Amino acid sequence: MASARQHTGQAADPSTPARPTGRDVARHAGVSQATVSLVLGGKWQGRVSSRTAETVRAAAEDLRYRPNLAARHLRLGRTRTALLVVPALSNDFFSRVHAGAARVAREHDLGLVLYPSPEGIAPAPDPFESTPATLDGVIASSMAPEALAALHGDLPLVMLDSDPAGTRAAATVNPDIADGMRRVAEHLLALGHRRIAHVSASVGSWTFHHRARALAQALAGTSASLVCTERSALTVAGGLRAATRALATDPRPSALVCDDDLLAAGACKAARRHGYRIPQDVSVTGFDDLDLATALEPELTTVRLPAEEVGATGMRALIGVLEGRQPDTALLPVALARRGSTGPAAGQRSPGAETG
Amino acid sequence: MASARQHTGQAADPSTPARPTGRDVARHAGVSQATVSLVLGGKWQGRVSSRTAETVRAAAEDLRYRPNLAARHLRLGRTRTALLVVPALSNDFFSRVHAGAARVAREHDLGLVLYPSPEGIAPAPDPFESTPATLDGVIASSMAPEALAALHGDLPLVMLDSDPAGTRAAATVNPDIADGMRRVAEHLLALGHRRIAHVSASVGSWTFHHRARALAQALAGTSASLVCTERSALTVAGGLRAATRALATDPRPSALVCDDDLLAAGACKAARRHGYRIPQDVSVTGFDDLDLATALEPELTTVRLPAEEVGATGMRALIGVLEGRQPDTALLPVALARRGSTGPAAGQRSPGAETG
DNA sequence: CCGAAGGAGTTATACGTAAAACTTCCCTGT
DNA sequence: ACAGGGAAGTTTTACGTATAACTCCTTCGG
Repeated sequence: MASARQHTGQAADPSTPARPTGRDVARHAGVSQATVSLVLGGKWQGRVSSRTAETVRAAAEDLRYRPNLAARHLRLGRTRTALLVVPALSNDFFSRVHAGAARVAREHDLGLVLYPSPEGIAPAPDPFESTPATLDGVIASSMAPEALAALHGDLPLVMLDSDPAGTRAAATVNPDIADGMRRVAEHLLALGHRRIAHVSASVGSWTFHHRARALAQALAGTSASLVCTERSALTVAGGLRAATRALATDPRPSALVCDDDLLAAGACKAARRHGYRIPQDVSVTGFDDLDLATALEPELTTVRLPAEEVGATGMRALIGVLEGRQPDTALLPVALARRGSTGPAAGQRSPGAETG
Repeated sequence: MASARQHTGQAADPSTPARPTGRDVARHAGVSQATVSLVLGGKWQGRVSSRTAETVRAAAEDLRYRPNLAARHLRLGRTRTALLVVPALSNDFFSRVHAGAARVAREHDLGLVLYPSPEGIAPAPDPFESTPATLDGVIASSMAPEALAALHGDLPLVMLDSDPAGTRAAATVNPDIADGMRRVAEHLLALGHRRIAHVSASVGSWTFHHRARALAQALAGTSASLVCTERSALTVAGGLRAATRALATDPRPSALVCDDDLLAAGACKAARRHGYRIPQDVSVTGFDDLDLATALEPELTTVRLPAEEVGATGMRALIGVLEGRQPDTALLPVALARRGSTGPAAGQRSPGAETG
């Protein structure tokens, strides 16, 4: 077929130019590999003359040298890399957590690998199997207890938005969920709401148990009552189903407190399908202040969690652990974003509520 | 302060039990390290007796042995790991792309690291600096040309949702955007819309240029006209601003075609602030079919992109490149999701449109 | 004028793994 | 009886880096 002339790539094969190693740089600069390592590692003060150092840097630049990270990791035994495990990517709470953690990691010249648990909130197969690098530490956010148990290994662990007790975590960083629920309750009480329904998520994550408890506590001893709690999947469709059930209770609640903005979006749809206006007939509150909260109409009254700060604080805590310090649990302040989805309870005049 | 009795951890320090190596397993099983490597690497057929193999596996299990990935990577020169670069995490298009790519990666026993470009759509600092492992390949989604240029290096590259021409990518995988826009245009034409405004994103990503061109082409030669194109940031707030401008044109457009569901959500808010009902007074279409599309009310008519399939196909293409095959460009079919945000044009009876 | 002290490097080594090359033993066919 | 060959291992080596340990040279104090 091919002419005898054409003998395709059997010798001298330069298909991959074999990326340069430190030894290549050394040869090119006329020094030893050790010197290259010293210079490029920045530890050459008093070991190498600045003239030589400059030569080495030029050679490295020239050859486009990139250190082989595998070799470095093997040598050092550490990777300066942490893993951030999140239960879902589509939820922008987690992308904000990641942004915060990534910022701090960059500031400290650490690597950060994001590991989205493939099965939603369910346990990940095994982050340590599927992660390419050996890791120095792990940050896990909003993990269900069973997923947490699967996090074997002896790596330093920082938990975010998780149960501060009963884990092997070196530190825990939480937004002040209880305070958030308290603010929601106070807000609704001030608007005159007395019959409140709770739309919750059926996932096993600790944070939702915590939210439910916090709401019950916030309403305890007030003139308002929790008429029902409906659970469903943590989706808009789930919120729609749960809120439909909640609105069927008689007499119907005047406010739906949702554990998450996704659920709240579903609750809004449910209310409208029942023919109720928001907030005139039914008030709806969310939680987390996702992007979704201000995309809806009316915009959701919700609890803004300091997601970036949670991620950043978690990363700082992990760095502390790695450096041998003994960090402790952090509780970060939250805020109530009052928006259009809540208003005075229908047929009631609340004492201090606006009347216009 | 502390009693003399208490001398905290200074000798015999067993704080880190020094995780076991292959040599430890070998000692424990009474074989050589090479045998351990053969057995655990699965290549012991005809090299090691099955009895010995079982012993080795038991020893590994016993010591909870995990291979040191850094050492393996150094030895093999490959990491069996790819990088997926996405411009934003909060957009669930990308989380779906990732899900698809991750599924295929898992099936092929490859690692996949997700690299969210920190500065939104802007160029990443350098994925290769901040990524812990040396990589075998890169998949990049929806990158702006300038960001693409920054992707130096000679790694095999697969581009998703990007310009098939003028890149050094070994393969490109795109949803059929042009067909999507054509379907949107046909849908609106069938509903009787003749004055159409375009709400576009001001980001440099190729996909938005492509969408704009596709819309213009789809409307060319029809009875409808494109009354204006308004650009803004790729956010709900941006869509609100752009759509507000678009609705101010006189006579006003009866339909707003948005390049993204985020923009469409903003457009819906803009329409309502003008006092227009959706879809009775103004129809709105989105693009991408994000989760947001069905969280809104009315639900958005939008183009559903096969995001998981884009990610999966991209990953398969990369695997093909890594295995030396020569893959080519793929164009994946899209669908129009007809929902509540579009309806017959006001004051017009369209030939085939429903009249109820 | 000699030993000590640095300065400026180099040489050598270890990290843990995969696999090529080697060894040993036993069986088998002629 | 003996070459041949496979089974069942072992020994050895290389991957690229960081750094401890070493060498050689110059300078300087006493």
